Amino acid sequence: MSRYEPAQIEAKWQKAWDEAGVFKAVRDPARPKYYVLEMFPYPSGRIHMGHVRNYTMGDVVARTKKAQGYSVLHPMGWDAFGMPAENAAMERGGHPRDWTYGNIADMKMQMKPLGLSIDWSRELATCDPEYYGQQQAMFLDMYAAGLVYRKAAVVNWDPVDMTVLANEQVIDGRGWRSNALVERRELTQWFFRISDYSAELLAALDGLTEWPEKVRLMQANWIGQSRGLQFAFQTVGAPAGFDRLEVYTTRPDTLMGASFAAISPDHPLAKALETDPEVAAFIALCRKGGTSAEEIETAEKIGFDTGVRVRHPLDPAWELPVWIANFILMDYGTGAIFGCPAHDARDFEFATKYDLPIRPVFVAEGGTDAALTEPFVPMKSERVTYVRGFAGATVQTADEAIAAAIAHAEAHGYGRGVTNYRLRDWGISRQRYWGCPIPVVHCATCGVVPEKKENLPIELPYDVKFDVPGNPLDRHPTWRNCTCPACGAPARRETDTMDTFVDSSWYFARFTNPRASTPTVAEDAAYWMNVDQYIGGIEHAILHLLYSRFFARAMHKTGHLPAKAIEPFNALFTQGMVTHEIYKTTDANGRPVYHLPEEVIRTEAGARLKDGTAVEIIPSAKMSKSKKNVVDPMNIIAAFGADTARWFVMSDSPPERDVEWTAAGVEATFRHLSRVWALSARIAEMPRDFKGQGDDDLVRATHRAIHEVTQGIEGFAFNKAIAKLHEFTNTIHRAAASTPVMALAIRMLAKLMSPMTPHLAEEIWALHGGEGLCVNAAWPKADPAMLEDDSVTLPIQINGKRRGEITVPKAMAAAEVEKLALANEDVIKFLAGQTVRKLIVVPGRIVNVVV
RNA sequence: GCCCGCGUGGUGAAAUGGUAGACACAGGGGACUUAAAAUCCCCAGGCUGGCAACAGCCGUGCCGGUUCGAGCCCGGCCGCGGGCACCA
Repeated sequence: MSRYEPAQIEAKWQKAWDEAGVFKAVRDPARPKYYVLEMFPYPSGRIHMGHVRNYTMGDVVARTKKAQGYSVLHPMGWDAFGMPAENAAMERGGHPRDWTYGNIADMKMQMKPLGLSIDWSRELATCDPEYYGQQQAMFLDMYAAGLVYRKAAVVNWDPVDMTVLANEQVIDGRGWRSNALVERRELTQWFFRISDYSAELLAALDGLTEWPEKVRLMQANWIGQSRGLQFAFQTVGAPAGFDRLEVYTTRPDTLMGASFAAISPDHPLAKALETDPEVAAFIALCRKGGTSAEEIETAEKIGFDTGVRVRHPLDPAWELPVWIANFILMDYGTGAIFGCPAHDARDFEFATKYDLPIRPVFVAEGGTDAALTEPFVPMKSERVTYVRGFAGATVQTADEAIAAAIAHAEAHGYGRGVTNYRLRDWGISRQRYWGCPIPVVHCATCGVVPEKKENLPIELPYDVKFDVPGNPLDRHPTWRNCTCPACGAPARRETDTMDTFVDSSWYFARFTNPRASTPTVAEDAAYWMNVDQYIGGIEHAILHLLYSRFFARAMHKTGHLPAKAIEPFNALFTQGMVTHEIYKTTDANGRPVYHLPEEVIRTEAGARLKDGTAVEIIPSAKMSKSKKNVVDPMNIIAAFGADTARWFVMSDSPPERDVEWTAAGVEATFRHLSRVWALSARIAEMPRDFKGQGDDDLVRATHRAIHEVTQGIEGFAFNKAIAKLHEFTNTIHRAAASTPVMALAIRMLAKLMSPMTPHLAEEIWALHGGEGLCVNAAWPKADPAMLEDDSVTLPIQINGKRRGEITVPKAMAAAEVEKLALANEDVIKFLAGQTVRKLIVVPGRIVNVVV
């Protein structure tokens, strides 16, 4: 008997699939289509176990759907723009384009041996001018449709390198290279009007029934719809033009507990007061640090009393101070609030720090109006007693009180109910080279002018250098020079490039016809859209998936997608991450340095580098390029074959959960596949006319396996499908049935395994006389009659504890079951004569005796 | 700080509110072998008692609740992870 040698059989069958063109996606109106897509990778140059897990999941779905008769689209591409290419150019020299395309070639070479059922003829990279030129065309259409505009927005500014930093490049408030303290600085930037779609993007979440509930919840919270009151304070002592201060509050019921008003450092009133050097100094202090919400919200809360006062809307004699506070965001509401310290943790902290009054508005139902030592913030659905209410009942919930307060304000004309959203417009400007150029020009006479479509693509120049920080497009000697599309005068090209999230917001649509000379082609988009199953990491739950939902709407509005595709992903599955230890040392300046697993030598005493340096181990963290805790699957494929790697990543852990990569178990997978191989060979050698025993049992087991494995795959429970395949393998192994029954069982085992281990499946399929290629064979259907058992074993509980069991015909009436249960020896023993108070019989499930 | 998850044997895990630990890994015992590897067979949550078959009790991060019955539902904690708009 020959050995299981994956290196031979895998290459053989991959060639056979290629020659038969089995994975080519064909628009076939006669068949239902199925579009399965995994989130495309960033071309880092090396695939890791996370990729293998992600693509194998998609491949299992694609191969199963193909066998079930669908016309399948399963493409692959590269999310190829982004910072790492520029960083590589800065660190090692070379060019981002060469680095990126080199990485793509390397990664493709590593992916091919996995035997994925991908239509490689549709491959694309977002850095191909063929791709980003179409993206520029859509930008122009969106500009014409009023979905694009410019405004000032803050960026992280490194004052030493004189460059904009990504949040990732700001470490503890300092630039990662210069170590300079980062500041927030305003620049004019390009934006997409995603906030116009806030209400629609929120409402449409309800229709995404095949998305994980947690993702829908995260998106809903991100969009952040709130109902509140907007009103204006009359100001006292404010500069000219600021006699009113508009504020927005979600808690108008706490108006009588107001003790101050606060404005953002970016508020127009704050800017107007900046003539005062003290105010200017305070605002400068607020601008220190990065732009990330995490940094802003965890920063110490500081404030400055402007001296301006406002009149309380319900009592003009009551004046409140106006403070500038660093935690008020200009982007949300009106950039101004009133603070009610008694019922808000942040306001409480602020009031305590600056000695502002803290007056309760409501107390616990039946409680007393006493001084607070901590903020009182019950659920809004809880009934409380309003001691300083002004609208609605004395005892009511906050929800009721808020509605009453809005009604009161509208009736008395001092404010109005407003629905607000937290979602901000999407800033797409990046002051970087390696991205899609924004196709507009700046003309001295015409201003900002969109490029003409016939001039697209606006290609990135190749002759750039990364020897100094900043955007090479900005200092390129000639690239910026162009003529104004409107007046023909000399003009300047926009040097900002697009956020890479734009690239990934429509690649799924481009895959429906990746070579077209328009962004999409109507017939292809109509046939292939939507993506039936999208698979990717939970880390994309908010930004990528929300931007894509917006972009699909924008594409529909500009005529690039049909109406049915405005929600582009019918079903979403978020796989868990592959985690791994991180290996860290520290450089001479005390900065962390990370090391690849293969650079680290692990012993029982600890971990060291080859030169003996001790390595700190940080357990179980997300695999990331920057932390270098990635595992190279190529070694596993070389040693054990792709089928082993594929089977291993699908077994054991449920696909939605994180899995900690460990080398242990891969060998066990290989041994299991070898056993299947040997079992297949043994059956092939059985005499054709061998009459065995238990034919009927094995046939039934085969049908049960078909049923259970299919359920496992269709329910995204690949680990359970594999457990059932283990059981079925053991059953065949132990069986001594007649040759044709054994051969059928092993052939069905091969077909059921084929989504996970397609090469081994082909080999077994061919050996046992399967017709054609296994990959083209129809998915088997279980005969329901073969799945029925005529008897069932019921556990008997006494007071919820299992005390015995009975086996009864499946259809037995509950009354009969009761009698049998009470006559059971164990039951009689445990009851010991006690009276039965209640008897619960759940047919086919359980009997519970209550005494 | 805010939003969202997750937590079950030595390990990965399974379990429409109904027999907790299927299926595997690591481990132990045995067969085969001069020996080892490979292969095959068997055992296996913890504690207590028993030579044993077995019996009893405990057990799903912690505390409380709902229920005839809770790993699963509800409330409150603890720990770990993801996201927080310029990482992709």
